[in-house]
Amino acid sequence: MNLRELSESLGLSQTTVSRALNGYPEVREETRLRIQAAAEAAGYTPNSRARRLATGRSMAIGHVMPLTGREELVNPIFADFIAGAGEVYAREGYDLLLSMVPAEGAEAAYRQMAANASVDAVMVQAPTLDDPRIALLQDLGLPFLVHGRTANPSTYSWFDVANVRAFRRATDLLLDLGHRKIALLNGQETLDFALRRRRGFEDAMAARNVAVTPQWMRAEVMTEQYGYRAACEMLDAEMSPTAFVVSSIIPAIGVRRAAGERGLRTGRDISIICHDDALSYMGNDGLNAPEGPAFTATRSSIRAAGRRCAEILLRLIDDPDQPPIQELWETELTLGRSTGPAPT
Amino acid sequence: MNLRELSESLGLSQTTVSRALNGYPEVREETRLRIQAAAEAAGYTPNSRARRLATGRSMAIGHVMPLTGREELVNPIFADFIAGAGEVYAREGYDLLLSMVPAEGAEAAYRQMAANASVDAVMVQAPTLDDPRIALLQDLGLPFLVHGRTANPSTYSWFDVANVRAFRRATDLLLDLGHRKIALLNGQETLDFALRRRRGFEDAMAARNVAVTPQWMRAEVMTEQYGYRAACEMLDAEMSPTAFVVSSIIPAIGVRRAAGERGLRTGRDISIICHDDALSYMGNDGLNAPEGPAFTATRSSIRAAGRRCAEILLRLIDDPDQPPIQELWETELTLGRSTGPAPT
DNA sequence: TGGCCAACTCAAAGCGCTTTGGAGAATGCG
DNA sequence: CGCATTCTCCAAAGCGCTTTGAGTTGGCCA
Repeated sequence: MNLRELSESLGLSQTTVSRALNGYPEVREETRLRIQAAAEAAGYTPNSRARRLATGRSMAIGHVMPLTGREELVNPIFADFIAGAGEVYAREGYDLLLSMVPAEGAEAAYRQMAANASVDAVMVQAPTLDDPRIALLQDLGLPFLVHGRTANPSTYSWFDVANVRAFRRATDLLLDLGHRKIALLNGQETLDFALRRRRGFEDAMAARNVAVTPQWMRAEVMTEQYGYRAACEMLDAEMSPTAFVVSSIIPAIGVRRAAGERGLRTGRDISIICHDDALSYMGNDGLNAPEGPAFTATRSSIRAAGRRCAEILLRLIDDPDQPPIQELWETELTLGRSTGPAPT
Repeated sequence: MNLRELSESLGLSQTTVSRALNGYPEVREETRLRIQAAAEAAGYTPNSRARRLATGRSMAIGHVMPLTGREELVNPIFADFIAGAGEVYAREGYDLLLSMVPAEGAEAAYRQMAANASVDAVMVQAPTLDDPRIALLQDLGLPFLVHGRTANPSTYSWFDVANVRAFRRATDLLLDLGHRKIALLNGQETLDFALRRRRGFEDAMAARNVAVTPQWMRAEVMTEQYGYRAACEMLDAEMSPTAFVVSSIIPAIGVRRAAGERGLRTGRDISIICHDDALSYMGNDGLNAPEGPAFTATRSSIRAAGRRCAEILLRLIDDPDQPPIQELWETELTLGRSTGPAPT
């Protein structure tokens, strides 16, 4: 059943039927109801392909999911982010077009999305300090929202969490607990968020006149193995840290594994504090858990971020020439069982 | 730049230009080269919306990512699966349309995809024993591939891993190590794969005349917290298991956490064997890890599965009336550090 | 020379919808 | 009553591509 057939069956023009179904005011209410009823009865759904061509809108948002590292790892954090965004898209009638490409291929992916106009806007994730994608998208004239920021974030719309403050507070907590030998297991420091987190860490240490120890600072792709290996090396060295600030719950699990193998109790012999994206399957929220969260963490739900980013992006589509929308969320410091006073 | 402009600039008809660019034989090679050069020079890309309307194909595959449980959890396993599938789609020029809906909404999502023809085929994941989506899709005439199987898998195309054998072997390994008090932390047993895994576990136990202990068998959404809580309860009980068979690496991490808190060394005081989907950020593959994988596991890369599923699905699109394609992969049993002889 | 086939190329008809620019009918106003 | 509005509704022109069916060449053979 298409529009022509439906309108013929009603003895009306396609124009009227189309307008009735799309809520335009030029059609009498009574007629509209009759048309809607007929459409429903006939199981009519407008062909989205035809509609897209006619309107020039894709009703789709492009997400380019970066595959990081040489092994092209798939970060589970993006799954939650996308789930959040997807909720909003679904609600607003948008499709989510997902393109997974290694970091080098991202530019080509965006170019193609712009060239064949398969999406109305794109979401940019995990920007580097001076991310070339931003200039590219501005150039292409494709609306976009950056989840995160770059060094110079004034010219475009972005959404971010307060990474510096989050990591400063996390480090402060450890310092308050008496820790002085603190390691930082950061994410890749080509990414802007990692640099901000490092700054938060360093600021906190400097404010207390605690020197940072270079061999206790790492910056790699945030896998479980990375946390494990880094912790193993540090814990096996002559001088070892008593606390770890970790960029994600995943490497934090690796740190706990390393500690456990050495007979060190997390939260007593060793403290771990991590950033927690509130990944749903990790359930570090402490909900339904009388014992509380496993990890003390700076928490910010990546899924909620996805929802918010989607909302902002859709606003950007409606009026692409408005001034940039920029939003910063604070994180929440949640106490879990992975931190305790520095061992004496 | 559109086709009309391009063809006018060349002094050729749209037909010829279109055919030249799409590789039809009716155009002289010399002409084709001239056209291609001009298209490239002009930066011409066919408008995908127009093309989709004209061809009646969407060049897109729908994935409906189920949000499980009351909390609508996002399973990170799907991220890897989708990444694998996405690789293939990108290579073949297909888009990946992702729709995230709670389990109850899946049917509506598929219906809509079929109704407005926004995709050429869909991927069905995590089927239940008698999944209604299959009849629905057959009814709608939308090509689909099931990742997993149902109770009666003869009428449709599917791809699955040998879950029964995997879990039988896993359990056998523990039995060989002398364990008799073995717990099963399964996934939700509404899902077909979980039932198969349970069967594998029970078969192995029965073959050795070891009785299963009902209170050591759980079936829930595979979160870290689930593994933790279940293990806590079992380990704190009067009689406690010495080994755990776990449906995924994520709850296995929870089991390890529970054990660690109790001062039990994983791989010595307690054994854990889990199914490992080779999630990239978990890195349980033991690659680049001289100490080997953390967990002994039945391994099958979910990403490779995604790739294979995509390949099969695309074949199905090309010829929807062919007999069902069905493929079963074996898992690989990898020894890690989480298993050891039963404590005496 | 005429006829036929291959090799090219083209005009035009869709694909199914939205949207512009009216047209006719009903209503309001002086 | 006549004219201007306001409601309703319509015909037709796109959107930019693919594809059908129909030429138009030029070469080759009888």
